[in-house]
Amino acid sequence: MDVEALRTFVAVAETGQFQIAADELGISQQAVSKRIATLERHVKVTLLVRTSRGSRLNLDGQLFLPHAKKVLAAFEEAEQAVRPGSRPLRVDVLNRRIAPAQAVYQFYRSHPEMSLDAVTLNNENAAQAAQAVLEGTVDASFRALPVDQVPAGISAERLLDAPLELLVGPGHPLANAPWARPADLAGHRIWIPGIRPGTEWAEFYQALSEAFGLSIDALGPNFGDEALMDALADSASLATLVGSGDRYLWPQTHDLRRIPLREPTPVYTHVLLSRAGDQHPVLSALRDHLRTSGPRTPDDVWVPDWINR
Amino acid sequence: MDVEALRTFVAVAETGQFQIAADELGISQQAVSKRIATLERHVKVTLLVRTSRGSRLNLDGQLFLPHAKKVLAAFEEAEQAVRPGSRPLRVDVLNRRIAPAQAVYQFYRSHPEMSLDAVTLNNENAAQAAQAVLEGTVDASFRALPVDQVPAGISAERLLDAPLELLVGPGHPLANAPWARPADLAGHRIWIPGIRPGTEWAEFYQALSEAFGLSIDALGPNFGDEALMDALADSASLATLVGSGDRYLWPQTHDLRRIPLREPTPVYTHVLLSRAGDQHPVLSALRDHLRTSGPRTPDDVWVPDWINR
DNA sequence: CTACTTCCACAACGAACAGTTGTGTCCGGT
DNA sequence: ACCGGACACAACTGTTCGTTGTGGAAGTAG
Repeated sequence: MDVEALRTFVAVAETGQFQIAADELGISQQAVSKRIATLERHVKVTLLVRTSRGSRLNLDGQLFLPHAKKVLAAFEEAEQAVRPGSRPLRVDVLNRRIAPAQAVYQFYRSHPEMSLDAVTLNNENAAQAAQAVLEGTVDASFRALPVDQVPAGISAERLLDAPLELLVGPGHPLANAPWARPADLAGHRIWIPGIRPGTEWAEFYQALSEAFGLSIDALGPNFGDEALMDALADSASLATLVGSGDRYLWPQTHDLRRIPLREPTPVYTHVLLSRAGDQHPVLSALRDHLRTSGPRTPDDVWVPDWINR
Repeated sequence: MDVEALRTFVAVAETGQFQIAADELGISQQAVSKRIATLERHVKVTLLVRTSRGSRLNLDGQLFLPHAKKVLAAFEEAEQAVRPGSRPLRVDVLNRRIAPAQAVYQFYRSHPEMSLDAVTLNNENAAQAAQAVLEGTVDASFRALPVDQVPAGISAERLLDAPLELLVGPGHPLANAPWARPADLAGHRIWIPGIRPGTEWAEFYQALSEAFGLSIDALGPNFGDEALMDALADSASLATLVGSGDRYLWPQTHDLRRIPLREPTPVYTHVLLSRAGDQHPVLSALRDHLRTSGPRTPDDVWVPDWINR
């Protein structure tokens, strides 16, 4: 039993003629006749009185009409409920402080009519995030992932590059440098707490340290951002790396300095994972936004080789 | 878009597996897969997460499920609304005093669970009544009509024979006769007011008067049953004809007598007209009732030749 | 009264669809 | 590594739904 049959019945009931209903529906008068006949056969009751001047509802047709309309309305609502864009886009931004969250927030500020939810899923790695995307827990997730290693059913695009900056306290030797080379950091202690092994972050810093001979303490307990800031402010040798788009509170609470890195600029690349075929309009708008108004990446960049730049 | 697709989706959502849903619906797993795929293509959104241990709803599926159920419920109600038997059977009994109304009333008393409405449509003739049946104004109508002159789309069955009786006042020559022959009535005045030309009643009395040489005043103004009863009670020559099943109030108000007619017994035959294919269960029950428990008709009867007995 | 128009139904035919069976792929458990 | 379960894909087939062409019934105009 097709809803088209009900739609046809309602059209005939309202127009009083098969031909006019057929024109409205864009089919032939004979097709309308067939549909009505099939519907009547299905409910085992005639619904219309055919005259030579058109058709009108008989008793059963009058009883049936409001129900038919109700079914159509319910059907309409059902379609509406899952129409791409009817619910907010759910984006996994990993962490509300870092570049992806900031980028999404900026997107939202410039497109306030776009409804979206920024969530933090705390997935261990890109594969888990991809799983979450496939399962529909979120519509999209920012991850560092080689675009050629995307699982089936996932579409991915590198949309956000975060150049790294050195974050140091006022007593650090590079505290007043306008910029620094990654190679300048050899010998310095760089502490990045809370990076768990098996994540892309760990792999990224592993590759970075190998590429420039850095000593990165990527592991160790994470006592929170505050503890890190305190340690940086008090130390003349400790430093950490942050994305240029990351947002922390240190300017207000600690006298910390961001030292841009150049020649080359290490860049953490975010790929936006989404379900292939996801039609959510906010998703495409977000992609467009990131593609055009994303932060400009310097020419001379370093990325891990597994990113397949 | 088929409601079967929604039914399939709900089945999968509730069972968690295509195969079990397929068994419930009596189709193959592959057919379920196709239906779901078509549904998802139609709403342009995936609804299920497929795993190797079954399928479960994703976010959109969870949003869609209650709407799908609502559509199915509305659809169910729509079918219910016109299911044969869901509304009372409407029977045109012509006039609440005469035999058809009495027969229907008797049927209703012995089957109180059968819901029916007895209505009086006041159609001029059998053709108009057939029209009303075809248009669904009523489900059935009692009429005197040759069964071979039934319009297309109408099914007809002779289900109620009303033997005629003479109704006279106490001063009438036949007032104390146990019965009378139609031929005995020749010369007597018989008055049947309110019969309009063009009706089957008029044709019937016309044929009756010709067959037995009666003088029937079938025409004339109808001042109501009371006026007729008064006239009969006061007159030694006036008589009228009534069906044996007709119900009047004269026993209480006038001293009138019913004189059965025999050799032969004039019989007014009622054919029950109904729409061919009308599935109303009360209609078939009524037919059965009339076929079996209808009043027994004497052997020696007279009917107009156009009844094609 | 006849001819014409209007409206719906029937018939024949082709395309599309939904079902079937058989097979493949992916994934998790042993 | 293998096996079994669960879903998807492919090929085929019968049904269905649409089309065009035509017919019949009933009203309408000349």
